[in-house]
Amino acid sequence: MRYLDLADSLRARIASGRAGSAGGALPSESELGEEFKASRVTVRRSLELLRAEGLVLSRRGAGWFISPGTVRQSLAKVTTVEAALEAAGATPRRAVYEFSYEPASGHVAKLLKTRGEVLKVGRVNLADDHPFAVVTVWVPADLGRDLSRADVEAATFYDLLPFAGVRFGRVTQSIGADLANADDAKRLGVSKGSALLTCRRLTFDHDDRPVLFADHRYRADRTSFEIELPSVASSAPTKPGVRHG
Amino acid sequence: MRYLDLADSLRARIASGRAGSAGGALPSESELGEEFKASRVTVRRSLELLRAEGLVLSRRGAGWFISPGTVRQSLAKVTTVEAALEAAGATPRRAVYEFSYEPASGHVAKLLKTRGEVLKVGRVNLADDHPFAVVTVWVPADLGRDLSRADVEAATFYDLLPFAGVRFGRVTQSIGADLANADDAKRLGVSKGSALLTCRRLTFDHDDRPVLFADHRYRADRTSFEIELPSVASSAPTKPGVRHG
DNA sequence: GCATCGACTTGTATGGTACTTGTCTATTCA
DNA sequence: TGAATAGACAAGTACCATACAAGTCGATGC
Repeated sequence: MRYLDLADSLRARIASGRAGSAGGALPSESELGEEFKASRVTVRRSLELLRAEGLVLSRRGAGWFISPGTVRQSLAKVTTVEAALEAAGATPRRAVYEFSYEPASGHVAKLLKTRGEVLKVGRVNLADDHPFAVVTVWVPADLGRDLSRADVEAATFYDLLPFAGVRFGRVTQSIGADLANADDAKRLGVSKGSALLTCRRLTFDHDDRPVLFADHRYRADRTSFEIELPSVASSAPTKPGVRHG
Repeated sequence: MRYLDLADSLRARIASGRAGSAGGALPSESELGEEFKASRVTVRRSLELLRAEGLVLSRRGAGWFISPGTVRQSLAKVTTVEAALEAAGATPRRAVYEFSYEPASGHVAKLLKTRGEVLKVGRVNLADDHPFAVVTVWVPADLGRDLSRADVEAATFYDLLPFAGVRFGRVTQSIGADLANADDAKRLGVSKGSALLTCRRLTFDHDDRPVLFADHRYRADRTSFEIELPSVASSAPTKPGVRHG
């Protein structure tokens, strides 16, 4: 699909700031068409895609402009899997198989920095009734006090916790791979020993206190993480990105 | 049964993310027929099998697409492995086991947008003499013309290609998981069927032309991607969801 | 300052071409 | 008999080329 490729190029160009002239104006549709060797209709189609994403806007007779305020947020935007699913047009569903309060132990206690009780929720995420992830979530008990089993089945913790007064801050994720154990296999409808993509996510609140720890185990045949970088930093000082050993 | 084998091939291809171009589009039935030397009817039969499994869907007149049920979550920045290793203080080494020029085929041809020759390099990446990744890299032949086997063993393509006049632009990555096959196992020193973390990276130059495609397969027990995100986008103000069903 | 003009822009619509899926039928091969 | 092949047609999509209305913006002349 030509217009999708074109939208990618434009998105990258906008994100890296080399969009066009001052004032955030993009080249005209005709100019873009010449440059990318595409017709104006196709250029328009991709621009309208970007407009739907809130990245650009147009003024009739004037031109296209990169949307003010949200300049390069699109790349840094975090989407939950649920959101990604809805954006893709699928119907997400959650099936809770565990809902219990228990004392924090081991690495959960360490990550959430508490020795008190935590609410532990185990559930299977489905897209159009096909299971694609087993998710286990831990939250400090005082934050989960008002949550029912039906609540966590109907909504995500990102939707629920704000009602408990939580304002979300930074997030750290760790992505890895693992093999499906017997439980995973049964819940995901795959055979034991098949490949899983794992994601451990620790979410902090606005005051940088850990409030949510989630362990995701995705079917590798149905899941991938997409990353777009505006440009390669040529041997720039990098944050530690890969654990080794 | 020809169509069952074909379905297997397609399933593997979809799972490993090298399905097709933007938007998750697969090659057309005719193209697949040519590639696998099967008639269109046979190709269709296997595709319909995959559709029954919920893996793909078709739009009449448009083509076949991998189902949105296969989640793709977009993430923010991650760093390259080589850079992260050096930052961690390990001594990186590369052992080249394949170095050949060959005509671009299949998904490589599509991604690099060329039907001409490509330089294909297969190598094992080691940290302190312990193998941790099998990496396969493809570059258009004209860019790799001046590279020797010793070159690619001594340096990364990100260091080498600028000498060929390449200025790097955006990068797209796709992270997934897979099982180690016999070759992987031997090269990484793990047993066949153990978990691998995979990363497929397509690098563009400054003019947004694809110049480098790399396929990384990491030992899952030694590698994970660490990602830090500034903050979570608070739950979107429930847009009117366009549901196409 | 003010109106006007012209070259530009987006918004919208049309016809045409090449390609795709969906669905047939007839045929070959084991 | 069943599975694969070969070919043909309808219906639908993506894209291109073109055209025209409507809006913007700056230069020009008064």
